[in-house]
Amino acid sequence: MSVPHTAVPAPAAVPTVLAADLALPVTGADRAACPTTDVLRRVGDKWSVLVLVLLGRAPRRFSELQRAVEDISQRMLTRTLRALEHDGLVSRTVFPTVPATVEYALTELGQSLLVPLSALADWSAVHGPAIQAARRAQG
Amino acid sequence: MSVPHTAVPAPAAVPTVLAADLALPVTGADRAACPTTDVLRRVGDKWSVLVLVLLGRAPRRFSELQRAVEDISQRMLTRTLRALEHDGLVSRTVFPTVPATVEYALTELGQSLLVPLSALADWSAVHGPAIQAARRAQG
DNA sequence: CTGTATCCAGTCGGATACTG
DNA sequence: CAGTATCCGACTGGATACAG
Repeated sequence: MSVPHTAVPAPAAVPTVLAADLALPVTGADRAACPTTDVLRRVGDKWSVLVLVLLGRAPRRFSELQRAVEDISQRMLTRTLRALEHDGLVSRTVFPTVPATVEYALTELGQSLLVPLSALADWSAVHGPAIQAARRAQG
Repeated sequence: MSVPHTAVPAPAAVPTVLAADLALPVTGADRAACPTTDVLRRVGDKWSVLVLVLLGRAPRRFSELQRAVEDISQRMLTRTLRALEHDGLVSRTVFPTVPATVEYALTELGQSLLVPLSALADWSAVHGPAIQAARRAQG
């Protein structure tokens, strides 16, 4: 699916912005229910992506996650997991041992989310330095 | 941007394992400087993506943006634009008319960010209903 | 037209202590 | 082990008024 992009003297009115395809409801009423904004705000918090990535590698127990992340508080790990579970991105399985053990894993939905997140991570790895530079260039 | 845009590579049968490639620094010290988390938190606020998308369609003046978004406060539009400008995603051009006119536009960096954001928007459009369903299934 | 300054409610996230 | 309960500072985002 490669666009030939031969010598079209593009009027440049529309720059080569593939992103123009990005259909986001901009009008007030719809915007509240915009799934993109919704997902971004869920994933834009401090720990969600980190947890998703860890669970993407392998299912883990609560304490394993806490050790892996190192500086997350118990409270925030619980809250983050509950939120992800609530949105169907993470599954929670309790084994009735004593004391209880709980295993968290990505659902298929959660797995699939890692794909576009991975694209964003790639972009960040490439352009992160440019952002840093822009910040230093100002204040 | 003179880059011949080769569109988003058609995701040919993405395996559910691809996400394991996502290399995010999980260990405590690095994580503070993780560019992915950094970008996500920037973009995970209430208005940034909306503004980026609008500017991706065409450069706009302050008042145009405010009319386009409709329910953003003057304060938040200013803050959002300043933040995006600070990170080199948006450019700000002041025309010394009376009264002043200011035009905002995406930088190349901002343009390029719309690509992975578009991927995330696509995912959200497809799987948004599944998230909604998961929420209703619980409370 | 393009902002800035204040105030204010709500949320985020950390610290600490306690429980089945 | 896997949480819950409480408190608290910091930040987010809206409303309103004012200014160059």
